[in-house]
Amino acid sequence: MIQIQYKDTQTRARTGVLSLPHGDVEIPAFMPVGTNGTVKALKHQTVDQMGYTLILGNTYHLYLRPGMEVIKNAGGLHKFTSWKHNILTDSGGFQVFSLAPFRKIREEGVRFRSHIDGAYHIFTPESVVETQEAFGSDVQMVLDVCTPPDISHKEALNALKITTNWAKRARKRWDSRVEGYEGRLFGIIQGNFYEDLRKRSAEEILELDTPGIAIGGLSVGEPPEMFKDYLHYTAQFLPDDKPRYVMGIGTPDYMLEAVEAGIDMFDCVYPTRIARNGTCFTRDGLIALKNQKFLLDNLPIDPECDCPVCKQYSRSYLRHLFKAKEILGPMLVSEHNLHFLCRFMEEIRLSIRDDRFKVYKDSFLKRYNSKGL
RNA sequence: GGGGAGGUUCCCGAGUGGUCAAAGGGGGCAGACUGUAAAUCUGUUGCUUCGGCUUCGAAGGUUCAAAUCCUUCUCUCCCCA
Repeated sequence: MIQIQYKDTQTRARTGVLSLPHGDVEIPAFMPVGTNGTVKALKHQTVDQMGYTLILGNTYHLYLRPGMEVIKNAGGLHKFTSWKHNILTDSGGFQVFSLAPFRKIREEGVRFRSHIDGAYHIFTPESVVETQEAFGSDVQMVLDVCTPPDISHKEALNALKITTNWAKRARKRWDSRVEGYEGRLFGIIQGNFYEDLRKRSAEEILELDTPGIAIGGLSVGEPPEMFKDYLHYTAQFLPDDKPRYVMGIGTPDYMLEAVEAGIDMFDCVYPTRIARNGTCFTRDGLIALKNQKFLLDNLPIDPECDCPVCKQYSRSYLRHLFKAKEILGPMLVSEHNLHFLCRFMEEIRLSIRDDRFKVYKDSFLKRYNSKGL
């Protein structure tokens, strides 16, 4: 399933190919998030042409709307959305966290209220595997309990125990998947911000021998240093022969840190969300197009970017689109941001191939954080 | 020509004697956003040497005190002729 071609000698960084039912994915890879069966503001064709071959979908959202009947009727999520490459579906575990006021976690599963109509629903580890199987997900995630920082050891332990138990049940249910369904199941390590719990969770999840492993519960509001510490601490337990995925990170600095820790995949709403709010990635850090200083700026978003947006449009015009609340603004900046990350990943893979990842990382960050603009 | 309504801070608009530099929108400016309840949310928005100063169409007046009351002027809108 995963082929590691090169390893950096100074760090744990590695590059290679992840083979999935809908094609190969070069790793390390960033995965754009397409919660509702669409990477917001972008045509599938655009995402495809940029070079993305693996995007996310969301069990929670798609289950509630349009609902399973619609997706099954279409012949699965790929056919329904017409996305021809791979789809990784999140389990709804993150919504258990982000929609906390609306849910109740029990041993059996999680009972929650729809954010759409307030109706009650129950997700169990088994039902979530079944749902993702019905989607035809190329990678499916186990239902987990993601927790915020600043909870007690006892609470974190409790969440961890449920997560492990749910992972076991998910694994068991996945083992009895229908013949012909090739989607991979990824376990998720939790343990909050306690080293003993992170270690324990890693051991318990690895024990289940799922085809891939994710680190969850990071980038949930903790300070950057804490993120870094627990990322590296947890990553050390991950085996070489499986794809490693850190959930929910999407800034260049966090991604570089993850690659250094030997992570192969990450996803995040951040690049597309900030794009819709008018903020762009550039070599010199983020720029907020709505700022007055871009009023008369005829440069492209990033003068060094070779994306179609940067070839054609000025900051001044893009600023105007955002000020006028024109839909084209979010569309163009979303395209740029994802293009930027795609090239960024290519450079990272190349640097690992050439065994100069550390140098690449340092020079990228030096400039990115320099506030050169 | 007759009758009526009204002119409020960048805009719309609340406010009918003190608690009003003046609600609420919009716009402007800035910030946030990390497994998407997010094309969203938050802050700020007269000047200031922080003591105050200048604002509510204009000018005058009443009052301890006026965006609010009175007089005149001016402008806008509506109805009738």
